[in-house]
Parts: sequence; structure tokens; C-alpha cells
Amino acid sequence: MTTESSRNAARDTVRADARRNRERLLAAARAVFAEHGIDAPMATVARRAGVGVATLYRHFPTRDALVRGAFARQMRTCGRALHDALAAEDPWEGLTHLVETVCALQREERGFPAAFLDAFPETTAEHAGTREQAERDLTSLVRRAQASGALRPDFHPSDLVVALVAHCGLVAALPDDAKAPRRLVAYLLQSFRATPSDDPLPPPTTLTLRGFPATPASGGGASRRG
Amino acid sequence: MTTESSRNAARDTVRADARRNRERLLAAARAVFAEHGIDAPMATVARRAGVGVATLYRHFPTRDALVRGAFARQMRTCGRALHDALAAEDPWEGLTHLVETVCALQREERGFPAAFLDAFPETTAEHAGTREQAERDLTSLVRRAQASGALRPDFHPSDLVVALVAHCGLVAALPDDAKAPRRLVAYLLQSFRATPSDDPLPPPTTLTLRGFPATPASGGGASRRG
DNA sequence: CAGTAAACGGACGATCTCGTCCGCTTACCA
DNA sequence: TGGTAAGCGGACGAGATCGTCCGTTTACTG
Repeated sequence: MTTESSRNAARDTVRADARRNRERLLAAARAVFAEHGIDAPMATVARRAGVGVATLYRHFPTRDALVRGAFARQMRTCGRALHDALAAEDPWEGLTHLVETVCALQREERGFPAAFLDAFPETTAEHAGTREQAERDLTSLVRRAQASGALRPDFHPSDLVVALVAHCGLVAALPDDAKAPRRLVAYLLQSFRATPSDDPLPPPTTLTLRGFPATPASGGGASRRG
Repeated sequence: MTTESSRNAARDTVRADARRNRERLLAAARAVFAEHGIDAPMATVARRAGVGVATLYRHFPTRDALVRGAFARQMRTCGRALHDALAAEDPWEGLTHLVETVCALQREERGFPAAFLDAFPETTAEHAGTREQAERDLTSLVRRAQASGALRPDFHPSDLVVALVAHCGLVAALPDDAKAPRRLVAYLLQSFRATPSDDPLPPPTTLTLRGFPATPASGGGASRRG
């Protein structure tokens, strides 16, 4: 017994270099995936982390495991943001702060969130429990904001998702320093208000129709490079 | 001389099967790129077109050439939409119609516009002339709409690009039948108005936080599959 | 209808990525 | 401080994609 428990304790203690390398790999993965898209060579991630390929595969047996692992931190941050939003006394404040926070996070890691959505369109199953809780929380936040009169009555919780995904795509599509995403957020938040606001918009970019009508969407691009 | 010109005439006349195969390839490319992302195997495109690989490479020596070729039609459509928008007597009508048209086009070919932006972030150089004209046209349309009082005064022409790119990303990120993109367009157009409109929004989807907080962006995915 | 040049398609070598295997190194424990 | 198991990294075979080469087919001309 004593032997067993001590053995288990020993097993639970991960070796320091292993833990360090794991963190390095996650950071490298976020960076590489954001830059080169989700199916960048595994070897690139390993090199960026200053680690051998085998080490990468030992920590994350599949590419999916790596991607999900790299995303976990952002998931946690989002969860916390939602929690904070619920805690705010003014629900509209909470809502806008939530949007700003998540959008800032997206900008931080540019292509990665978009790449993640790319690769995992379906429910990320293992977080189903958390997700359901998040849905309930979000719905209640929206209800409260509507009750307070700040949020338009026809706003639907899923509209927040719409806004976030749209922002996510915009960030991924535009160059790093683009101001456009902030402008999008400002427009959307204004249109979510029950009563029009006269807050000034953040400044626009100079007009660059990168490829309009060259592209039906115009603008710049990112993530996967052909 | 006579010989030469007739020879040239003969040369200008492309063989019927060649032309047919070219069209087939373009259609196949649009479909395949939209579905599997911009770096789907060339062989897939060829097979989808019912054509050998060599034929594909003969018509389009590089992947870029194929992508650009496949996109040309959409470019033309966008150009026409902008032209129509300018011709409209009510500039606000013209503007909204332009947005609706381009967005509809994006929905039609789902992943492809996004994939295109992915691959060609920079100005699609060869259309620079057209682009400058488009920029001028768009700017003038915006000015007119503002002068008419319908468009908010702080609207910047680049905001239209923002809206279109955002929509483009949303379409690519969501499943085929998603209603969310329409809702986004409605919100944005409302926030572009100088005076608030009470047009009802298109119906929302049921709430699906596909992966919220699993993803900072939440929602569904498309295009390239990991 | 016959000749010819253009177009076609499949096969093939080169290149790249994946994921595993195995001998070496190192962090932890007594 | 020495033993040991866990961790490490580079090499390597399998599989896939790329882009070209060449023998065959076919659309146009006279």
C-alpha cells in the first residue's frame, strides 16, 4: 500500500522538463497554427518549440489533440469572461465587456480561432457540459440586459455568437494591424442597443479595396497560404 | 501575309474541346475549393471536371492561376453589382442592394471567397486598374447616400469592405444552411442607417454555442478540414 | 474524307509530410 | 552521489501530392 501510493504520487508528478516542453509546444502550436493555418507541418511546431518531433507526438498523439490542447487556454479565458459578465451589476456593461474581451482574445491570436473553427465545425464534444452551462449563462445575461432596457428586445443569444464568429473571420482575413475589426464591433454593439447611441466609432482605415471587385468580399487574407 | 493572318486567325480559334474543358475545370475548381479549401489536391479538381491532370496543368500552370481563374466570374459579378448600385436613383437603395447581392454571391459559393482571401491577402495586382475605379465608384456611392440623408455621416467606404469580409468569414465558418449571415447583414445595415429603422430582423437561429466557451468565437466551421 | 496540329490522359520520378522506433540524456529519489 | 525510469531527439519507411513526359485521340482545314 505504502509502496503503491508513493508510486502513484511519483507518477502524478510530471518531470519538470516534460511540463516545460508541453507548455512550449502549446505556445508554438498557437503561433504556428495562427500563422500557417491549422494543418501546418507538425515538424514546424516542434522546431518552433525547440523540441524534437517525437516529443511533440509523445505529448499530443494526434494533430487534433494538439489543436485542442492549444485552444484550452482560450476556452478557459472565455468561460471566465462570461462569468465576469454575469457578475457585473449592469448587464449591458457586462455584455459589452464580454464582447470586447473575447474579441481582444481573437485579435491576440489572429488566425488561430478561425483555424480552429475551420477544423472543428461540430460541437467540441468533451466540453458539452461546460457549453450547456455557458448557454444558460449567456441566455440569462441577455434576458437581464433586455430587462434593463439597454439591449433591444429582438436580440437573440445566438446573435452574440454571430457577432463573435464574424469578428473572428474578419481578424483572420485582415492583416495584423488592421483596425477594421474594432470598427465592426462598434457597429454591431450600436445595433444591439435598444436606443441609438451617439458614441463615436473608432477611426476607419483608409480605403483599400484589396481586391474589390476582385473578390466578392474584398479585403486581405491570412491563415492558410496557397 | 494572307497565310500569316489566316494562320493567326486559326490560332485565335481555340479548339472546342479545349474551351469546354476549361469551363469544366473552372466550375470544378470553385466547387472543390469551396468544399475542401484552397489547397485541395489538384487531382481532385481534375477528376471532378472529368479531365486528366495534364489537362488541368495545361490550362492553369500553377494553382494560383487556377484559383484566380475560378474567381474571375465572381469579380465580374461584383463589378456589375457596383455599377448597378451607382445607377440606382436612390443611393441608399443602391448600397443595400449592392451588399445583398455580394453577400448572396458569397453564400452561393460558401468557402471559396474566404479561401481566396486566405490565399491572396495582398492586392490582386492584375486588377489594379479595375480596383481603383471600383474604389472611386464606391466612394461616390457612399457620398451620395450620405448626402441623401439615409447613410450615417461617419460611414467610411472601407466599412463596406469590413461588412463584406465579415460576412464572408461568417458564411465560411457556418454550415451551409445557416441563417446567421442574413442576420448579420441586417444588423449591419441597420447600424449603417443615419436614422434608426424599425425593419424587423430576419429570424434568429436556435442558440447553439457550438463550442462556447470552447472557442473564443464559437459557432460552426467549414472549409479546410483538419 | 484525309492530314495535321492541337489537345488529351495516365503513368512516373521527385518532393514532402506523417508518425514510429531506438539509442542517448537527464531529472528525480534514496 | 549513484541508479533508474522517464523523457528526449533524430533517422527512417510509408503514403500522398506535385508537376512533367509521351504515346494516343480528336477537332478543325482543305
